[in-house]
Amino acid sequence: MPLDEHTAFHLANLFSALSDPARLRIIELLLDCEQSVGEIARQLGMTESAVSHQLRGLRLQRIVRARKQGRQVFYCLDDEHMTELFRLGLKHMEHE
Amino acid sequence: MPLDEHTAFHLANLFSALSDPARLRIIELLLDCEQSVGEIARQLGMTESAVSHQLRGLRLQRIVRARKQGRQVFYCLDDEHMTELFRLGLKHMEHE
DNA sequence: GTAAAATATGAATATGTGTTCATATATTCA
DNA sequence: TGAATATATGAACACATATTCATATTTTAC
Repeated sequence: MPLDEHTAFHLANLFSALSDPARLRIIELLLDCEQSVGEIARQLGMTESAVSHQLRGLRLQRIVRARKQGRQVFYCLDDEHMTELFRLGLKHMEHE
Repeated sequence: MPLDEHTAFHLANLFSALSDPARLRIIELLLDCEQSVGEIARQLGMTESAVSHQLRGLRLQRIVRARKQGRQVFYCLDDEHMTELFRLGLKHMEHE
């Protein structure tokens, strides 16, 4: 039987989080360790606003988690599913 | 070092293929066996045109393969990466 | 050859998404 | 308090994408 619409919708959302190059690069930076918004922006050559907007989306989907320290906010991954999917996708990408 | 732009772009494309509910349901039908366009449309309650458009995209990304037989066209999955990602995503979805 | 069936395609439309720019909020430091 | 820094947010815009509708193409059956 086909996936019910509810499941298909949520599964699509899961993969959507990984369907943009900028988001993938942000997520990759967070694989190793937590990073501040400014650091992410600097490393990726994005504006801090663009990074912040993307992190907001990821936060709402509970893919990343924020920790505030002084005036900086450090983000880290908060979803092992996403991490696994990312690594699997990357593995496939590297093998060809 | 961050993902280079080329890799990030292609990885994003990989995940984009799985980022739409209709496409996910089509792909799920093709996990088991090949199906004709009409059969897919009937099972999912989509128009044949919508299904055909989606299959075209998946075909161009070499995610599905077409086999013509008479006036029907049967599609099957042609990308084990995609299959693996789909199954992993679905597994995660089922466990919560 | 003509009609019917299965699929494909193009244009149009509606909807979603990512970035930018301006501005707001929060925090530190003088 | 006031200025500077770090991040967040909202609106606007450009761009991508999914569906629908009309039409084209291919194949079978008569």
